[in-house]
Amino acid sequence: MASSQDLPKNYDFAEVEERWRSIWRDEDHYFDKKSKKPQFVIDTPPPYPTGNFHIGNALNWCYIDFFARYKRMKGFNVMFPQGWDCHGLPTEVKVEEINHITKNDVSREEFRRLCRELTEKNIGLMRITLRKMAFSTDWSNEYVTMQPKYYGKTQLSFLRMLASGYIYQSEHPVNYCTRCETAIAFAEVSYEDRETHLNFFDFDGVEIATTRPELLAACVAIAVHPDDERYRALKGRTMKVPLFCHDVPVVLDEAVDPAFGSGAVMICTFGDKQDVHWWKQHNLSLRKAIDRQGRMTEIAGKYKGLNTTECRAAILAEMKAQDILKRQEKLAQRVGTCWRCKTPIEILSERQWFVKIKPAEIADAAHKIAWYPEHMLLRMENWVEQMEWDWCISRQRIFATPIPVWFCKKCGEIALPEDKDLPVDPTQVNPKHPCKKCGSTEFDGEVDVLDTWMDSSISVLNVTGWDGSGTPPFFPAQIRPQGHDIIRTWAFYTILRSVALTGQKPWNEILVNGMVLGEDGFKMSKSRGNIIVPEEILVKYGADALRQWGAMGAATGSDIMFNWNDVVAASRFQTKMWNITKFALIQLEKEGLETDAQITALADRWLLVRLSDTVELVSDALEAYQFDVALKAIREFAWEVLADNYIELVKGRLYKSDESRKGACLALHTAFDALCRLLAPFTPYFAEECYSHLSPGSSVHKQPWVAFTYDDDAARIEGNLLVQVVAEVRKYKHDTGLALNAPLGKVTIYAPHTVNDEGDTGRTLNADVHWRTDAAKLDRVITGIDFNRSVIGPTFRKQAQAFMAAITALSPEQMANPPKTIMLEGTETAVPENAFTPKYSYMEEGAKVDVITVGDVILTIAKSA
RNA sequence: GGGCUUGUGGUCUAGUUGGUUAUGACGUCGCCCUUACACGGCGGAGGUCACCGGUUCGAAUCCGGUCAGGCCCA
Repeated sequence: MASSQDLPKNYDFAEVEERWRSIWRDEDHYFDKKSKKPQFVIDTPPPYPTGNFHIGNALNWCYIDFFARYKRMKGFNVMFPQGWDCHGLPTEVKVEEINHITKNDVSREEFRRLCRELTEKNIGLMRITLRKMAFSTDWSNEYVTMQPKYYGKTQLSFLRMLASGYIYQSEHPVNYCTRCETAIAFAEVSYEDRETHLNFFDFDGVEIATTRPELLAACVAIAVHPDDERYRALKGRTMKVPLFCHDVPVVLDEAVDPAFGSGAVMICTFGDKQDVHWWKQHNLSLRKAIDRQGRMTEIAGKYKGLNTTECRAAILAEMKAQDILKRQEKLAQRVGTCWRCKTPIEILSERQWFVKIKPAEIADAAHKIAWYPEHMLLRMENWVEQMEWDWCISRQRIFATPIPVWFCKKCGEIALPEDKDLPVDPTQVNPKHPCKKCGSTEFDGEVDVLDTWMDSSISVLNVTGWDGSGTPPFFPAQIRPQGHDIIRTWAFYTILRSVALTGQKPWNEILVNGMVLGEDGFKMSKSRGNIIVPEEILVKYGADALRQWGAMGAATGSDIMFNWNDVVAASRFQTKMWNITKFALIQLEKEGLETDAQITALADRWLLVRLSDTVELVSDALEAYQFDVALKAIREFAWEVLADNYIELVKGRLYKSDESRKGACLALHTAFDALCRLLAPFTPYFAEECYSHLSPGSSVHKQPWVAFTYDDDAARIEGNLLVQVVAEVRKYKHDTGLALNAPLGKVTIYAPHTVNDEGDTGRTLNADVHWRTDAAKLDRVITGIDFNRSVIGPTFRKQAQAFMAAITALSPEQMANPPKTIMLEGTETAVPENAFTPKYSYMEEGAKVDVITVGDVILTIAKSA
């Protein structure tokens, strides 16, 4: 044990955290592939390397680290890997911004190099924050999706799913961002309210209302409701499109809302998702009026080359000139936009690669996973149920995993690489064999790349050791921690891919964390100015305080409002605990600890039984991922039980030097040692610092989880009573204007059992305390009744009120000695035991003593003259 | 418009199967610098548990509705 002289007066988190960071070794957190211990593999979310680890990430990682550390102490072989989900548009956009270029200004290779460099730099910055937060990351299992080692696996998974028919290519309408020039999935479309105009114009004699006149060239039909009398005559007709003069059929469809606009709608390829429905259902032709850059095509005639906004204005002007534009109405509209750049999306029909979505298969696997909290499963179910299109996985971008496919220049046949040739960039190298169909050796490499979710949806396969064949050695993982915002993406795609590639669910459990809202209760955003970054908290209060906030902020799974108060409270708890540490060490080093000392004093037994209760509660809470419950119980034990009550009780005994001191020392040591371990998952720096003074040279993080149990019901009951007695006397002193340490005279405690308090009570109260088991010789006067509703309710049901009224009406003598039966609404009814207790006021020989009752314990206080 | 979720003292928050006085933190008021701690201790004030109705002997808790917030989606 270190000398208590070494302990600084104040806990300096900055110094302590930095010191332990330099001492701890990464290897202690490595997953051991040969271990015989039960495995606990975590499918950690790979964050997007923006360079800033935001507070939402911090919360999620706190949760992960709590159970990672807990599981290690419980004897599990834990893998807490760290991945980086590198590919995607944001980095491309950032690179264009920083270098003042567009992706077309440099070669694909050069552009990728710039993206890789920026990403590496950002990863470096984020690693620093992860380390400061003391996350027990397994750096030996770090993965970076942009590195060949990883994206080779992404490509391998592509080939496997292509072979099994999950992946196919097809021309199909897809959501397309014309600014980013790429297809995107539904999961990447966000919606915004905008105001637009509904334009009413004459369409070959019929009034049509449209918000998108620029798509007139892409009109392929007119649709009306089959029951709409106004348009009965149109059935079976062909109509001529104004300005463009091509003929289109009239179709009848129940989905047309007769009340909207004129009740007749033009179907274009494609104005929105509904158009796609109609186009499929009525087998209409395809007219592509908008190209990948968002400009009008050949079929728009003289409008070719205009962007959609210009084209809209031009067509409306032309309509006016021809006098077919009748009127315009304002209309509130929801526009689908690209989630990254907010450009309204177009629906374009393009040759793309798709992954088949089999809802039943995904739902089945989702049901085999334990969801925390449970209701998050519903979100998955809802999303699965309403999937309409397959998942479009091809993107027309650069910084992403290349699609490992070539097309024969001569016959168009597809050529694929062999497993051993992966990873491959088909735009850089040719296939090793000539075309299987025609023997040609000339190929075009696929220029499209994969959706980033194709990378991240195999994170769990990667960490569990997938090599393309069968079930990976450590699959399924034990847990997936993630936010509820990406249930429809990351969780959904991961389940899909795991089922497709292994036939199994990816994890046993999924722990869904809430979002972190700003102090104003709104989602953090730059425009609101309510962003709090982890670094700010780390500098002001340290990692342990931030981690405590993560545990205590809210119940796991619910959204959590950031609150400086909680961080401050966390920091204060550390101060308190630091003082407990100092006190404990000062006491423990005075005389050597006797590990076989007898625990006989009530306070000591009480401390140990309360510790035992706390360990059980904390362990159960951690098993259920209820971090708030767990940490709250630890704090309560340290602060209330140990500091405010136990230490106050035994201080006097500890200052002495006799046999009774030894038991207190042992109890104190046991509790303090356990507290360090209980705190280890939550506040790793702080717990390590405290423990290092108790057991120099050994790390708390290498200790097993507390296994302490102490079975002593009597100690719990009598000890709680003792604490109550002390509290009541303190209150009495307070109420009668005495200082708490003022001498009190003689206090007699009439308790039902003999209590061995080793004089603790007397020293604590500064009074001459006598414990007695005989009955107090007091005159008592009944002043009221306390009813026990949990007895009366079930017994009397509807007569409960009547029963209580009857008891209240009894004479004081009858209340003190209640009759066996009582008349209740004309019926003689038995009086149950424990139905009520009289409230007494005690007198002894006039008014010489004050009397306090605590349960069935009676205290008389005779103040010293 | 739909799904999910929340509404508890000034602020944030706990409350598991309905059961005596509704948890804790911050703030606030009073007393106390007692050899670990004033970043502390002790005590107090402050709540018709959003609103309305129902089930029940009994509802913060269960059911229905209303209002308000949040998240995700159409």
